[in-house]
Amino acid sequence: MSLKHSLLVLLSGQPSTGYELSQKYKKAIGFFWQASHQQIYKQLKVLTEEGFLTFEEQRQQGKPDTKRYQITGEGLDELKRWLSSEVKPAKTNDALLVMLYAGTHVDRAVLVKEIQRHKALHEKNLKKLEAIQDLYFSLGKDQQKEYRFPYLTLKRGLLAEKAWLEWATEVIDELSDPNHDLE
Amino acid sequence: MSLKHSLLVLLSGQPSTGYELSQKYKKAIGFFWQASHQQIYKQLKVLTEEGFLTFEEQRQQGKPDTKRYQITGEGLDELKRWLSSEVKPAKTNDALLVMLYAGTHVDRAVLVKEIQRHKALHEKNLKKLEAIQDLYFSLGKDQQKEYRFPYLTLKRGLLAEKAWLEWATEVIDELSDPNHDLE
DNA sequence: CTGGCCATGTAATGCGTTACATGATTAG
DNA sequence: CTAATCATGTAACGCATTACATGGCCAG
Repeated sequence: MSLKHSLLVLLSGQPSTGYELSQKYKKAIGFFWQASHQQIYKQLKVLTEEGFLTFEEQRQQGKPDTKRYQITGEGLDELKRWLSSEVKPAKTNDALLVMLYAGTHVDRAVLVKEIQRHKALHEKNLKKLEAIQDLYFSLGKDQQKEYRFPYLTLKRGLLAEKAWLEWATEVIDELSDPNHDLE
Repeated sequence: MSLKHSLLVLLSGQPSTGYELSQKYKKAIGFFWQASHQQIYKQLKVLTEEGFLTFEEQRQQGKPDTKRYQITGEGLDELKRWLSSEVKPAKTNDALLVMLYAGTHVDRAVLVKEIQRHKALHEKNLKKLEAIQDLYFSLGKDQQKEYRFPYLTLKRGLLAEKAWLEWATEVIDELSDPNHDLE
């Protein structure tokens, strides 16, 4: 598993609190790694027990105390070890495609509506990614170089969403065509 | 979750044994839903207890007894109910992209090698899907109509793999270019 | 005054992976 | 003789989701 390693990656950049990390999962790397705040807080505890992280407690007014975690030397070693290991290809479990596969059992209008709902979500997602890309393009050359690797992953997200949308558009067209069954 | 529903979908086509189902996950729908044989055998038991499946036992020589499962009326109802529900978009957890994101911490050659390893896997996968597509194209019109929905999902697999490979090719090129850091 | 975001967690349950167990048949 | 495929499972563990718990701040 790599929740562990994605946390180490994020913390290798800068010390962060659980909340800040969970924001990064939502915004920066959410399109290729997702984790809930419950998972994150628990895993931070585990990683600390394993010696890969340490934290400082900070009191805040009106808010619960917070722990700012940072990676240890051991943590960095573990991260580097993992970065040279072989990882498994991402596994996909896509309920929408299961539905479509069984399309003969459903009313076509219902099916098309559900695909359209997903299409709207993917469009929203694509816009978010494009906004990040615009931000990247607006950086100076040096900064672009600094964010080169994140940018390569962003590109993946952009291409993946575009490919998804092209497919969905085709499918919706085909399933919406009233003449389709008639010949 | 939809392991449950993907099983109902597969069994709505024809009664099958656990092994046959696990083959279908590998071959027919594996590119959008994956399940191990351990999960399948366990879930078949659960679905039977819930009244969605029944089975007949069959003795075999030299092999363990086998159960051929079929969907019940209740199972079909449950399937149809699910097919009209809203499902969640597929979640992706892609360890390779986590690695790439942290690319500054790794030796570039190691990183490129790992991406190439994945590329080979995706190429193999694409070939499999293309073989299924060829099979589909070789069918008569009526049969093509019968497999229309599975074909739409197959198209998704093909487009997704092609998009992945284009991306990977670009990334490998860029990371392999020895002049890249020099300017 | 309501809903959303800030902010941190625990507990129960459900799902998925790895390891283990068994044993026959077939292809190289 | 060896590895792969056929064929069916159990058990332990690890990972993910859902529900619950708490409470302040801010915008409409």
